[in-house]
Amino acid sequence: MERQTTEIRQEQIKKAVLDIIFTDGLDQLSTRNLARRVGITEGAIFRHFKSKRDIMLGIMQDVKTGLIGELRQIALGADGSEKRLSDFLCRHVKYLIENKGITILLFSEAAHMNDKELKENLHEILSEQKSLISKIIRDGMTEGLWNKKLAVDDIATIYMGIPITLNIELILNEDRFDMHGFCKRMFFLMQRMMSK
Amino acid sequence: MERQTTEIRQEQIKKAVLDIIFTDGLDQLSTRNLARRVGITEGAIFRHFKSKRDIMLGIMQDVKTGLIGELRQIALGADGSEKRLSDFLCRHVKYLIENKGITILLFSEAAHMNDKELKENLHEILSEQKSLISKIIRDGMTEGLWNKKLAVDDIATIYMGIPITLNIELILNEDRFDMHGFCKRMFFLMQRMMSK
DNA sequence: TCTATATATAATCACTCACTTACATCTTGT
DNA sequence: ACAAGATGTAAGTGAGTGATTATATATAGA
Repeated sequence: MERQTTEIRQEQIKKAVLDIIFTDGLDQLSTRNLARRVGITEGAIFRHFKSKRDIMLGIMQDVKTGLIGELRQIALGADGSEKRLSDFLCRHVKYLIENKGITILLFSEAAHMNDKELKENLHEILSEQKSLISKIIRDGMTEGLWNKKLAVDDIATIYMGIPITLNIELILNEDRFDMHGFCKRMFFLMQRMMSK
Repeated sequence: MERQTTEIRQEQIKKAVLDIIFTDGLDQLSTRNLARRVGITEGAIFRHFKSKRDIMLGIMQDVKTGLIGELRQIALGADGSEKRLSDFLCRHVKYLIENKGITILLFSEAAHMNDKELKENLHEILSEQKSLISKIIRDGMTEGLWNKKLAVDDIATIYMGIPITLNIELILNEDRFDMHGFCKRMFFLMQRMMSK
């Protein structure tokens, strides 16, 4: 195997984690299979990450700087709240489709939940999402777009179900799932829900 | 240990599975821990179930005859669709709170997904839920309660996110989560979403 | 060119897993 | 009372796990 820098290998390994999870399932995610997928041996994995756990933490970090970073930019941006909500949702959906293994990875950690740090990371990711979407909703209410009397937190809760349900549909229905215009359709319903 | 019938042990074992998942996490769900929780030895587990997989199938069967059976009764009942939707949602939420490990168990199987039968069971459970809720929505539209022009499937998708989000909040926020009147509040928003 | 360092390999570690076996003991029907 | 079947235990099995090691080799700087 040709030699690569640690940076490149780390990226390859993290990508392989998501690949394996989505195509073969979570229980195929051993360091052995991971090494085979990347095309190196098992020992080499531990040259680039000090443990399997560290790989997971690295991926979560990517979500924080990648997805959450972009969502934050949208949520805190200068556009009107209607456009921000739409952009937010569509960006969110796009990310999940492009990184199909992510949701499974995150929730499997929640499910196993013996690891404080991993659990906290997940909690941080989700509550950040929820607080960003709450901000957009509140802004929209202030702008007079949406009904001020509604419980922002409840609406945010409903929002949170959308990307999760999308991922479940992706896993279970494979290709049958109609994702064309999915975010627009969901946006439309969210808007009705909040209308005056 | 006092001797018990296979029927009683099977119930104890299935209950212990959900207990362990919710309190200790999925990776503590070994046959060793299962036996310890029930108060018998590991070998005894295999006297009452022929495999660990069979225990999971048994639990899924319970969901089908228990939860799904009740939801079906509500959905196909004689009440108006408004009441049926409310009852459906509240019954759904109540079941998840009383069987906190269920969702994790189901989705962990989806995530591992190497087992055709388990995966199909999950698919059946979820699509049955979705088709029942779709029926209620369609009925409500026919009754003139809700807007006929909306996409029933999209609304059902949003609905499906609610119980899942509830479970995630339960796991991550432990007791902080305000589940008082949760189903009523969600019902209220669903209704707004579908209003004319 | 030579040497120090980074990267890759293969064998192996201690451990846990689901499951099995051999055998003991309780319960029940006659 | 006693045989038969149901339920229990203790001690294993092989396979797979994450992680470590000694060793080999490629690369880059002097």
